[in-house]
Amino acid sequence: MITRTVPDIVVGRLPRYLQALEHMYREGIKTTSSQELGEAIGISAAQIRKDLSQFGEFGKQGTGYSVAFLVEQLQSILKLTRIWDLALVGMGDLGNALARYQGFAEHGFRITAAFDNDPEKIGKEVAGLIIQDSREMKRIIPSLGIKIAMLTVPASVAQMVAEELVDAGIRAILNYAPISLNLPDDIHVENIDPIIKLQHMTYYLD
Amino acid sequence: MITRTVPDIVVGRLPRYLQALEHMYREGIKTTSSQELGEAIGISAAQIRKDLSQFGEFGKQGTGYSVAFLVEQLQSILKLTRIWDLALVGMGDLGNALARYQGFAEHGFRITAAFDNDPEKIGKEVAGLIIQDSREMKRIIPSLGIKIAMLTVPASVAQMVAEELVDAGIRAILNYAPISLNLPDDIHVENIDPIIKLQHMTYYLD
DNA sequence: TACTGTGAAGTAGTTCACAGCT
DNA sequence: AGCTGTGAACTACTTCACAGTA
Repeated sequence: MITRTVPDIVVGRLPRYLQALEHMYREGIKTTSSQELGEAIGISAAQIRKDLSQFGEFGKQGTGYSVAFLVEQLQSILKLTRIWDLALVGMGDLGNALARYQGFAEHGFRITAAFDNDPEKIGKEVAGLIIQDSREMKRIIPSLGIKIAMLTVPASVAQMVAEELVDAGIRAILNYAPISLNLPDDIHVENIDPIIKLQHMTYYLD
Repeated sequence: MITRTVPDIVVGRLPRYLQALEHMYREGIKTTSSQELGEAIGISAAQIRKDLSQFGEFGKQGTGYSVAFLVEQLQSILKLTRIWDLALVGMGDLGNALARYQGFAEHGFRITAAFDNDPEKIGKEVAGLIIQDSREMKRIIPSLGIKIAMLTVPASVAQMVAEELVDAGIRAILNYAPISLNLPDDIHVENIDPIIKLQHMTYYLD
C-alpha cells in the first residue's frame, strides 16, 4: 500500500478551511459547498475539492458538505482532537500579549510553561503562568512532554535559544523573532514577522 | 516596451533576502554569493539568482554580490527608501505590544495613528501615541496620508472595521484578526494568525 | 577559478470539464 | 438540478547546467 505524501502547500490551506467552517458552524450553517466555502476565503472551488480529495471523500453529490462533519474530519487530519501543550519562550511585550490571548485555549492549545532569562521576570505570574528560568527548559519541557514552542526572544539570541529548545525535545517552533532559524530538517518552523509582511505589501504601493 | 509582472511568490521572498543581507551587513560582511545567502535562509542558490534576475543584474561573475549594494537595490525595489506611516487599529494586548515594538521604526515604518472604540482607552497614551476614537478614522487617516493599517481588533468586528479602513483610503492591511477578510481586489491583505500556523505544524507531529 | 544570469528541462500546483451520484 | 471527485490539460515555479566573464 502506498501512502501518498500530501503537498505542504495543501496542508497549509486546511487550517484556513477549518477556520471558515468553524465560523459557519457557529452561525448555524449546516451544509456548504466548495463554491460557497471558496468564496468565503478567496480560493477556487476546484482547489478546495482537490485538496480535500487528498484525504478522503467528505462531500455528497448534489448537496455538498456537512459543515459539522467536515470540521470533524479536518480536526482529525490536523491532529486537533487532543490538547497540545505549548512552551512560551521570551516574556517581553509580545510574550505577555500571547500569554493572555484566549484564542490558544479556544483551539486546543494550552500554554503550559513560560520562560525568560531575566531575573527580574522569573517567578512573576502572567495570566496564571509562573515565568520560569530559561536555563530550566532542558529539564521542564521534556518532563511536561511539550513538543511545540513559541519563540518571542530578541533576534540576537533566537538561534541559540532555538537550539536549546530542540535539545529539550521541541519538534515545532512558531518563530516570532525577525531572523531565519537554522535547525535540523525534522524540526518544523513557522515564522511570524510583521516587518516581512509589510515589506511584501509596500512593493505594491506607491 | 513590455513590463513583465513579477510573480507575487518572488516578491514575497525579497524581504527575506533583505533581512539576511542586512544581518550580514551589520556583521561587517562585504560580499556574498547566492550559495551563501541561500544557505543562510534555506533557499536554493539558483532560486535566489533567478529571483534577483527579475529585477536586474546585481552580481558580478566570479565574486558574487556586494552586500551593501544588494541591500540598497532590494530596498529600492520594495519601496523602502521612504518612511511608511501605519495606522494601528485595536488597542488590546496585541495592539499595545505592537505599539511598543521598536522593529517598525528600525525598518522605516512609523505608527502614526492608533485607534480603538473603547471610551476607556480613547485619549490614553501608549508608546507616545494618543489612542483616538475609531469613528475618527475616516477623517484622520486621509489627512495623514496613511495607506497601511495593522488590524488588531476582535474577529467579530474585523470585517466591518476593515471596510471602514478601505473607505478611509487604506490600501494594505496587516490582519491579525483570526478571520478571512473580504475586500476589493486592489486592497492588499496579509494575515498573521498564530492558530493557523500552529494547526499547520500539528499535522506533522504525533 | 569562482561566480552570475539564463534558456531549457523538469517538477509542482491549479483549473478545466465532465462522469456519476443524490 | 446541483454538486462532488478526478483524470487531463494547463499554468506556474524550481532546478539544472552551462556560456560568459571578472
